[in-house]
Amino acid sequence: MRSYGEYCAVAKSLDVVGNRWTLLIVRELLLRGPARYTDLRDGLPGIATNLLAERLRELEEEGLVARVQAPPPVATTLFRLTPRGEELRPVIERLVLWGMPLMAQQLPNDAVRSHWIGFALESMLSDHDPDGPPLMIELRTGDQPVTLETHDGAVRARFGSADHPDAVLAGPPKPIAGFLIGWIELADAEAAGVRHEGDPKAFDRVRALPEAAPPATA
Amino acid sequence: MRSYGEYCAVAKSLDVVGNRWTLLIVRELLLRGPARYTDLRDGLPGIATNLLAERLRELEEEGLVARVQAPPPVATTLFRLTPRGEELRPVIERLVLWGMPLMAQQLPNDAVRSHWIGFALESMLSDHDPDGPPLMIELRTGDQPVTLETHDGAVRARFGSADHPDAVLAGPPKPIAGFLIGWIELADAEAAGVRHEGDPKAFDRVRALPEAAPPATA
DNA sequence: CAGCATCCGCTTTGATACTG
DNA sequence: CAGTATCAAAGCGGATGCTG
Repeated sequence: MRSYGEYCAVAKSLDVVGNRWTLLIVRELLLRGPARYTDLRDGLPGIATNLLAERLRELEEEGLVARVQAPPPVATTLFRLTPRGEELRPVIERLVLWGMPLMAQQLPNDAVRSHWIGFALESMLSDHDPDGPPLMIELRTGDQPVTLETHDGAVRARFGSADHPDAVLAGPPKPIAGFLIGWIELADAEAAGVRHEGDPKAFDRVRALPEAAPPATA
Repeated sequence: MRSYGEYCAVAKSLDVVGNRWTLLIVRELLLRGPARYTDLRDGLPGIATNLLAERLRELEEEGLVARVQAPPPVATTLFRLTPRGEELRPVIERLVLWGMPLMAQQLPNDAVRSHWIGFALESMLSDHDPDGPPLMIELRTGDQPVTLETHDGAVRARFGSADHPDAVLAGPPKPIAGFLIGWIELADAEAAGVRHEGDPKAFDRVRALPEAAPPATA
């Protein structure tokens, strides 16, 4: 991309990460940790494969991404964020907070990946009982299960299901997210096709307090 | 811009503000408050005028910017951020923090505007003596003077000079910013062409503590 | 199969000129 | 002052082909 040519911290940031797809690649690497090219492509539906390669090369030149060789059993190349790349996490978190109201409209062609939802919930939720026992909530939506876990008062998401989850939510992504964010109640989520298992009180421990819901669009 | 088509808060944010120039327009409106088309163009050197018009239209449609008629004496149209647009401030602040190390390299063709520097310093500095008397530091660099003022423990920047500033820094932008950020000492800044007036202790009240400086490039 | 590179048509951008 | 109009150049999306 062309430089903005401004002696300004915002402009210089965007010179590096303002390219199309670039911040979404960083998002994937923040979520997944070191990842293979193919996994990145799966997490970025719609990207042209040559663009992904080009962006990764740019990010490597800028010192945000490093290429590492995975140990023998797999023996493939992995892409991972450098510390400088990791420092973009607060930027992306703020973008998540700002963009959350936009999740009220799920367009017909929107791709769904469960780890995107889990990641957004990390930024939105917190553990109201930080000293309580560990809590695990499994979400089943999109492509594969994702599990929310409490950790030091915060909520972390990880790929995969839980062995003995305290509770499970399964169904379409919008009402699942909407319920945990506090836009709608459990009964509304059920009416929208969400099923749940386990103790509903588990949800209250991490759930955001119900507040002004964004317009119930689409 | 074409939508990413992902049901993800980051992607949906970027669908709205990920366009080229869009976040820089928001930056200008955050800095200036309600602004005229011409002032925006001056704060965005290099933007094509048709693009500025198009972006403003898009931002208006998205509900981030509103067009208002200025009162009779001037009677021109002003562009201002809506509350939803204002909510992008934390995003931009994080981008400032992340991008600040990049200010170590000032490219030969980089345009300079003093309010960009003032804005960046807002995010970087704080008042170490919040209960002390109001403090004003005038910066003379780039196109026009900008004044830093303490306010509730924070540092605010505003256009224009101060009537009776506690101190003044004049000269090239990089050493001025570098000194206040704590990358270099006052003596180094002077060696780089910075002149100062008033009590140097005024700087210590807001100056960031010297720490690891980024590579002294360009 | 993972990790690209090449080609091509379409869209977006940049630069400049012009207008109410 | 506040834009619109025009057009060349750059960037992107989609398809396909190549290589270890």
